Amino acid sequence: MTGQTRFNSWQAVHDEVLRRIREREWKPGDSIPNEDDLAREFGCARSTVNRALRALADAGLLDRRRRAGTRVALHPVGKATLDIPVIRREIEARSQRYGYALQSRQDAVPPGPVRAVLNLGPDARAQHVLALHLADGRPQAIEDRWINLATVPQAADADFAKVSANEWLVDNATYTHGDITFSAQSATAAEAALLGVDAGAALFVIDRTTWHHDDAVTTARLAYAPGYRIQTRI
Amino acid sequence: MTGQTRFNSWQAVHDEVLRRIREREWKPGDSIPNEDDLAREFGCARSTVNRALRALADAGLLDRRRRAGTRVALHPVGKATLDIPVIRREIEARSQRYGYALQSRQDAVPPGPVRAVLNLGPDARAQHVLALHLADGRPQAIEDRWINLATVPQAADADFAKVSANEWLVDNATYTHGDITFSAQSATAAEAALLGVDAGAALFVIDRTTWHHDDAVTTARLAYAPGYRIQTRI
DNA sequence: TTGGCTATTATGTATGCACATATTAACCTG
DNA sequence: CAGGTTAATATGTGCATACATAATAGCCAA
Repeated sequence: MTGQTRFNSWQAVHDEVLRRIREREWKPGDSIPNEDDLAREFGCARSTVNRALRALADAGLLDRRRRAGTRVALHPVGKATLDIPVIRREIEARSQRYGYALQSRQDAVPPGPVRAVLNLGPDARAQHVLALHLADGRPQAIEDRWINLATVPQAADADFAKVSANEWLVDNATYTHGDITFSAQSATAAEAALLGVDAGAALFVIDRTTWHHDDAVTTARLAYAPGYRIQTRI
Repeated sequence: MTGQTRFNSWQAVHDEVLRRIREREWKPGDSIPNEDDLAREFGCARSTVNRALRALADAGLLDRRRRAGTRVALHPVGKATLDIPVIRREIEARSQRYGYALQSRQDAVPPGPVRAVLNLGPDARAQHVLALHLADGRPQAIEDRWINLATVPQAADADFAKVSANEWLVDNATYTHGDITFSAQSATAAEAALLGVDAGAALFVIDRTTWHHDDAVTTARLAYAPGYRIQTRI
């Protein structure tokens, strides 16, 4: 009764294991057979099974531990991977005309929270850029950004009137890791005026900070006009 | 000049390639050496290089095509993977007391948009569940859900007063794929009353729909109380 | 020139083997 | 029986090899 169907690709094994999990043949918390046994059952090499199970573990459906074996995740954590595109490309992808308008740009002492995030001393200055991104001429997002000149000194000479700080940094500053927060916030009066909406409107806000090793590179707040949404499949 | 440092693990290769991308030794758009050459340079097997490059491609840093080779992604699409937890676990993870309050539950004809998403006929009925999730007694999120009884008939008998539809579905209905949207929306009067906030407050909203193959399972709207945010690292 | 065939090339994947490593179970030893 | 040592086990990874597959380049013929 064993060898009718052959699962000789890691995709096939992946799909079959996934099926067994979904059909509750293997229930959450259950230990599943080890790789050797599965390889024998599926008629393939252990490395093939390994790759399939690894993919499922990456997706959060399996918990694997050496010696302890593999078991079906107790709480199938839904993981969604979403793309954080450069705003211009996001707008152009919708076949809209991208526009960019620098509002202000100055060397200044950042407010406390920003100073803390950038790990700056109380009197240290940073480059502040406030700009508007437009889609077909309509305000799409406000970019409120602070750039750490200690980490990216060239930013002092960049021409943020032509290219957005967003894009300039992508091309001119590398980062090793970052941190993104998504939230909903009511538009302040200033933001409402810039975006051309009523004060208090619900804005989708993305806060992002990036570091190069231990040095903070930049921290930015992107406040999107009402109607903006991020979508993904799982 | 070749063999001083050895990169004999896929992690080491991964890190070295990543370094070269970040340090702009290999610039966006550049073609990088093929796997065989890299294997020779790094003093390891091609499969080791393959695994490293595959990981970087998954992360969006490399574009790979058969025969065409591997090149550094032109627009390093930032991909963020974020966890979509079950609300109860999310609250408990913050060491808060989880509470759940069913508001209403009925068999009804869903409104047009929901009907469209669930792919139901004009007179078809579905199970509607409205509930409140509480953290330390304070309203945390409103769950407004429609369940397709054609796909999940057992939902008609479930006791949504005790266990949230959210969790009941995790345990009782499987899905093959889904679709998630994040947005910011102003609280309606009804929502504001339920959450105990001012009408018009900015709410973080997650809309999720899941399917089992071609059959829609459920569609839900989770509106979070102000202050809620989703965070992740990149 | 056009259209299609073919060879080439780089990635994609399967396999069998070996060894590494984390973790647990079993076994001592005092 | 406590506590530590050792063996057993499942996953993790590396390697060499082979073949599969996609995409291109080059060629040839109508």
